[in-house]
Amino acid sequence: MVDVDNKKQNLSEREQSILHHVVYNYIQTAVPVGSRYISKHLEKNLSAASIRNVMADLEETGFLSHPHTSAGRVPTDLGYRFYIDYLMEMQQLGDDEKLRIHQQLKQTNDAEEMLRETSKLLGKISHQLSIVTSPHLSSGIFEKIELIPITGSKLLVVISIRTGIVRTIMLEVGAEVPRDHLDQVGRIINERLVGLTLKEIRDSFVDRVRDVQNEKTGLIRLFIESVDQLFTDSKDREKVLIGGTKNIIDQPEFIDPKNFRSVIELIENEDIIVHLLERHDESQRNFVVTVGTENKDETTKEYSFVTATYDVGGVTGRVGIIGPTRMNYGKVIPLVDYVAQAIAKMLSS
Amino acid sequence: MVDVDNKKQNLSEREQSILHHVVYNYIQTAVPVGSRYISKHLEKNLSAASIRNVMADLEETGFLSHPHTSAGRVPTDLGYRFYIDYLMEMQQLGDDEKLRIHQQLKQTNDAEEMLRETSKLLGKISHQLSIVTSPHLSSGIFEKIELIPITGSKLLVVISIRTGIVRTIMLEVGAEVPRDHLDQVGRIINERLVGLTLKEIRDSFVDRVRDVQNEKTGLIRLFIESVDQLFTDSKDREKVLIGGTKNIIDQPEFIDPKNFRSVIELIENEDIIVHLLERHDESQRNFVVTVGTENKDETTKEYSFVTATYDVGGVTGRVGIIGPTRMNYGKVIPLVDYVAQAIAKMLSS
DNA sequence: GTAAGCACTCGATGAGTGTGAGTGCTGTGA
DNA sequence: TCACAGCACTCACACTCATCGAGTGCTTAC
Repeated sequence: MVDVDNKKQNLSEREQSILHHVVYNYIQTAVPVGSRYISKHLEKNLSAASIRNVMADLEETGFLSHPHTSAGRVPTDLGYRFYIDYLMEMQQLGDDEKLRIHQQLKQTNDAEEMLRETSKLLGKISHQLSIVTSPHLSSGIFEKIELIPITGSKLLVVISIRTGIVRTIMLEVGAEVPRDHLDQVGRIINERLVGLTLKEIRDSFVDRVRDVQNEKTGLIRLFIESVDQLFTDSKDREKVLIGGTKNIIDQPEFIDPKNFRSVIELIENEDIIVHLLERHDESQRNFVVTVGTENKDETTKEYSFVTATYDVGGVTGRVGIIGPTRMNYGKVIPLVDYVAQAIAKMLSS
Repeated sequence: MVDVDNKKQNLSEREQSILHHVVYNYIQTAVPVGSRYISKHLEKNLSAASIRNVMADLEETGFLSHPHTSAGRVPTDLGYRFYIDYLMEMQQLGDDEKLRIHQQLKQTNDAEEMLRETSKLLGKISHQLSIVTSPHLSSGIFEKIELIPITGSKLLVVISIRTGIVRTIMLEVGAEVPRDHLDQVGRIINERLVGLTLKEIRDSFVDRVRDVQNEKTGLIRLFIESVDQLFTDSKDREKVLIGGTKNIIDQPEFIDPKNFRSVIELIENEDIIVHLLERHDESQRNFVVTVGTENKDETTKEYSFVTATYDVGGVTGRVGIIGPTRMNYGKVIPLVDYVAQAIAKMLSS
């Protein structure tokens, strides 16, 4: 990996300008851009030949490449990276788009439904695949547990989190447990855990209830055994909602059916995406852009990710976009950022 | 629509035999089958020319067609229908496949997760798109309601249904409601509704609680207003799980990218499928096969559906398969049927 | 360092052609 | 009346070949 920061000084004004033109034009047209075109339309005081020289330099440094001898130049991942960090201008989000987003958010009051629809809209506006994860509960603050007996030997556990999010889990109890006993255990748990995050609870639950072990029904023991299920974002709870497939297939890269397969792979295999988002989560910044091979995953090496965090009183989730590396970063980044903020505002009200 | 039953007598032995060969071979190979091929390999005592005559007759009656003058014959929807009803032999399900299904079903104990994984497996085995709906609650028998206050003005309503299925809905209450009042209202509702189906409740709730209207907090009024939300399969609850996209795109019909789009359309637009499944639900039979244009929907006119009902103590859902009309019906039908039964058994235990 | 000219490369396009599978039709013989 | 052999005809498909044009790389001149 070349150190991009170092490169900033190494590139002359002219080189930067030409790199800018190549990336910008390629993003717009998906066609490799040639020296003659730049000379004619964008950099009129330079001849095509001079531009070719510059391009050759840029290729040597690793910012550009070309698919075959007589084709125009195409940005490399590194080229995109430089473009994003130093050359690109962020595009203002249109008022109509802001309006559409707010209208969509207001429309439903079920949280998951809202996220799903927002994801669809995000895909539609950006013409890319969109991803939205449901809130990451482990940093949420425990408020209250409620135990409800269901037919036979089932027990419904309701866990409230401070922001108003509620999580329900069904547990299998060995035998029927009397109501007053349930209440008693519930009270104990509530007293001891209130104010902690789910993550803290998960890590210290056993210690905190050690002294109540010798009760009759083994209910506490059941809780200890199920602690992961109760206080972790289980696979089926922390959902990744993927939308906008029909938008992305209009992109010119998908005339080639083999690229098609890779997209299908992506939407069927949520695990890949979950994995990548985890990586993003470790970052400190609010939004993250990953270009092509910057994420090590082989299946996504031709795709870029733009994701942002939404934060609802400490409980966070992610929204983002996946698309070909040739992506309109200047437009997509503000869009994702805006949607993340809008979701946060919506969920916290 | 031609009356197929009538046709059964009208087709000679020879015509039936040749129709059988054409359909069977086309299903296997996806290549239009010609007279010469049949004469050489399948009907050795007939010359190609004679077979052509029979084929011409079958084409006139509407069972076959051919894409262009000098191509082999291809079944029409009507041809498939005749094949399914009279000619086809059901294939026994392999032991290894049965085993895979059971292992998959046992693996998870969360109901939705189980359905989702089963759907994936169904897609993998059949090489088609698979669909599974979550149980249709309106015919489920109400057992118990439970009201749980959440932070601020939210109320979690838990409705238990006799088979052990539980449904939770979050309601927005105007102001905080005291616990004893909640209990009281809960008790009233339980007494009056137990044993009824959700559908009955939805239709008669207002009448059944009319006399309790004059209570303080207006809680009953809230319930009356929310009755649809509470006792109907709301859009976000009755989920259609679609899986197996990456299996179906291996089918030869998807070399053409325009067919590609139609599949994407299908998986993004659950509504289309929900709509079609509703139609299927009205049928009395346990499994239903719809070929191509037999369902009137324009977007699915090149697809067939095979669906079966699973029944868990009166609460039902559907499993099924969607694929090109050229589908191995003899294998798929027993498969879908088997999976439906396996799911029912699993959920009721 | 910049520009101009020229040869070269390579993909895309399109016309032309041959091939093979398959049909439709007709005439003949049982 | 039915079976079938033969022949002409039709397409789709794959292949070749020539052409075109965009674009580069290199060399030379200013």
